[in-house]
Amino acid sequence: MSKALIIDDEHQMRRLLRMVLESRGYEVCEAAEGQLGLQEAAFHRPDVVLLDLGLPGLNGIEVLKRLREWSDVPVLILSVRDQETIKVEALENGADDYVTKPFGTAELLARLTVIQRRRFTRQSAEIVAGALKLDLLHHEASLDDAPLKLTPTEFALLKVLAEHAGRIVTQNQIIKQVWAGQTSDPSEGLRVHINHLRKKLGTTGPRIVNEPGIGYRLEEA
Amino acid sequence: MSKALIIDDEHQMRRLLRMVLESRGYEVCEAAEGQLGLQEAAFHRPDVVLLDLGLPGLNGIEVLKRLREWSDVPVLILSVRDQETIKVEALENGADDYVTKPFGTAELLARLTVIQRRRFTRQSAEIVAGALKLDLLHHEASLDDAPLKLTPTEFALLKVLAEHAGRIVTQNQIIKQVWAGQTSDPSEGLRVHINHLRKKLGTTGPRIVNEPGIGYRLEEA
DNA sequence: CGCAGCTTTTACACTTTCTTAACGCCCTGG
DNA sequence: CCAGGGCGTTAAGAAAGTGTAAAAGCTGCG
Repeated sequence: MSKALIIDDEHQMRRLLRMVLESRGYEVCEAAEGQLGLQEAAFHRPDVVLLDLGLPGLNGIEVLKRLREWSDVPVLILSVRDQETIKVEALENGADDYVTKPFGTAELLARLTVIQRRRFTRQSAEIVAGALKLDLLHHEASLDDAPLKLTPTEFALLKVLAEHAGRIVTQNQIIKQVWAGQTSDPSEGLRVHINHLRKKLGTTGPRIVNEPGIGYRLEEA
Repeated sequence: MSKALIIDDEHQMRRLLRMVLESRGYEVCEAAEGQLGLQEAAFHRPDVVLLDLGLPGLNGIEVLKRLREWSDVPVLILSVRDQETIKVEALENGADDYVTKPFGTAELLARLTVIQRRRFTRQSAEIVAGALKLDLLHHEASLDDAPLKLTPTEFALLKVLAEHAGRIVTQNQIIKQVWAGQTSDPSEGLRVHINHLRKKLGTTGPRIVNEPGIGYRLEEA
């Protein structure tokens, strides 16, 4: 049985979500405020978190950031309409998906299933992008079945790129995920690591393409 | 069935508008003066408001401002020609579009349809306007599912236009949103970026139409 | 302590993007 | 007709972003 944690300040909304989730066999716990939500998450270790962005006190984004410092539990964002900027910020900070209030229960459940499945397959500990393979469990990489020696930073960087292979990954996203929870400002150094990676990937394998002013994209060879 | 509220002091005009709207299945209520209009809006909760700028008593702009304090109902401005300044002021105070008297019923109805259409961006953080798609998370744009290479400024500019697709965006609004937090004054350069965008959008896709003295409008193809 | 591997900093050439300026067009009003 | 404002278009210099190499810090280990 899966456990779900609801973090929302509206009592009505919590009640609705609890009903929907319990009818699907979830074990549900709630928190009406951000700080409490983090405590609940630490204590109950939920399998999925439903987080409202419009929280009083600790901001929703802030809750998400702190949660991501020690947990990679799937997070589904609940937000009101027309907050594109905040939504993007949430997704960039590690949220898995979001639904816009008001939403249908069918849609909510569908998205829950998707993000839980995605998280599960992501834990299958292997990312494949063309000839490139990343073994997350053993921190090993290979190209055309030939082992590829990568430093920890390079591995994390390539992982981010490979997860979104074929799509642009913003410099912000890269920095947030590779240098998560660090104070230093490696914005300059990112270029260097990209350079190292490109050398190790050689000319035959996938290419790391730059999108000026935006970020990078891993193109499968 | 949608409800429409007409705020205009001319009896003739109200009668004409009522006829047009009712023939399209709208439920119509009227007000001949600003203060009354606000009361009607609060009471009937219309789905769209048609507001004349040349009101006696409470100024049209003033009515709009007070309405926007508690409602985000779409507002269509009715104005006479050659009042560019006032039109801009109205748009920047939250009006959704305007028609110039005298107007054709076809044009009026078309504008109404556009401003009433709500956007449901549930999928991921993306804006869709006809064949045009903007993925805010990945900073990727596509036209008819073909990728569209845009520079950062072009992307931001197109984003503003696409968010209000079909409606007018004033030059001030564009500059404020695209060059937010910058000191330079790119008022001259805006034309250049519009030009670049038009070239990249080609002849088949959406068109960027200029409203002389006011701003720009993205017309879905 | 000194070494080795990794990360970050620094520097500079190079590329892409942005801004500025200039010019011609169209439209409107005198 | 001309004058003037707003707009589209183009080109060139300014600014910002990127690739690359090398050196300087950092950390753990023998």
